[in-house]
Amino acid sequence: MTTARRLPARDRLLQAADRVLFDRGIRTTPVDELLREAEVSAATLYAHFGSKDALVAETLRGRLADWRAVWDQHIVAAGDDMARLLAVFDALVSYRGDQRHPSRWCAFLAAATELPEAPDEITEVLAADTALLADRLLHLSRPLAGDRAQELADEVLVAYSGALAAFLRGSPRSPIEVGRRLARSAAEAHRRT
Amino acid sequence: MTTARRLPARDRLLQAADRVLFDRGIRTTPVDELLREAEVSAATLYAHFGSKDALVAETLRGRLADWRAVWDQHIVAAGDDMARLLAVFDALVSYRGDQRHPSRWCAFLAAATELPEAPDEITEVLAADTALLADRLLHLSRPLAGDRAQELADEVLVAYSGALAAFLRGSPRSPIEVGRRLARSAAEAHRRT
DNA sequence: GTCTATATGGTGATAGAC
DNA sequence: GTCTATCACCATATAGAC
Repeated sequence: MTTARRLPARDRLLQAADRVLFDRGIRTTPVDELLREAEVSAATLYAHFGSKDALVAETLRGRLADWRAVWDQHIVAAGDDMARLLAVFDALVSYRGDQRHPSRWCAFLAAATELPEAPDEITEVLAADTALLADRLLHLSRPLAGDRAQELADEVLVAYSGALAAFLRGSPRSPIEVGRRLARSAAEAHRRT
Repeated sequence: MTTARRLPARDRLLQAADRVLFDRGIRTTPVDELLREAEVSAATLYAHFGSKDALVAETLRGRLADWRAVWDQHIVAAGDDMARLLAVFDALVSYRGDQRHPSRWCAFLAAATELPEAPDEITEVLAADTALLADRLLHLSRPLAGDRAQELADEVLVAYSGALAAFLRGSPRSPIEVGRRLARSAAEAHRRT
């Protein structure tokens, strides 16, 4: 049996932030609560990160890396062009099922809304998430929609973003399935034309 | 020429809140800024509304009423069943074009994200907006999708929410048009089946 | 060198005194 | 309507513990 070793303060802070911030709210979670969760003192947080915003930014960068990896796996596992395009929705199911990254809806969009005047560092992570989505969806749309790949990619991005926003509404009940149906209809409409 | 009459303090506050809160951010806008914009003192705000949250709630109720009215007009003006279903997107274009209600994306969803622990009063306005959307979209889906009206209504709600969330991302460029295309493909897919 | 504890200044929301 | 007080939260500084 492996001895459970206590992580360094920096890692405990990142884990606590990831566990709490996007589930309970970035701004509604006081720094003191993160400190208590991580069992770390205020001085340590500010020594390592410099600000709450910087801790948020670092946590978001970690989430983006994990999200990219999960999506990768689902694209590789998909059997045909349509499945590869729709893999983004299966990846979302997997990602949201991961206990390490709880989230009320979307960490990146939440940061953009809750921290509109935040340092560029934070804006840049949402921009990177959006660029990842836009680039990959365009690439995956090509075999299905040819010249109209950009239109299809835009449609899937909106369906994906809509599924996330629907979690915030609490309606419809299974937003990811609904998003997938929207994306499939859009893809089929392009294929037919 | 009509004499420009100064509105009562309560109305000046509501207008200032509507102009500023959802554009610059609900929490990032300090009460002091609203007071300056409205040319009102703090005591007046707390006498009329009791709290910043209550002012936010009242502003949201006003927005919901206006949104409902705009959507009404676009449904009435539509020529056939498909146009009536898609009227929600034209209404969104109109509503967002109205100078009185500037918004980075969606006032109701923004309130839910920025104020997750807010009094029920605020949660209830988002619930009312969602119920309005769900009920009307279900009704408007019936002639196009029959027994499958619920599925189509869910799809249009996600497409609509996705268009709003896309404003936050800054991508795609014309989210409302993309949302409308998604909704149309979904409706046609149901009609064909 | 990494971390803790404690004291302190700044700002925003709110309430009450004048 | 102004001014002041209170409270919560972000941030920094200092001094000391492992």
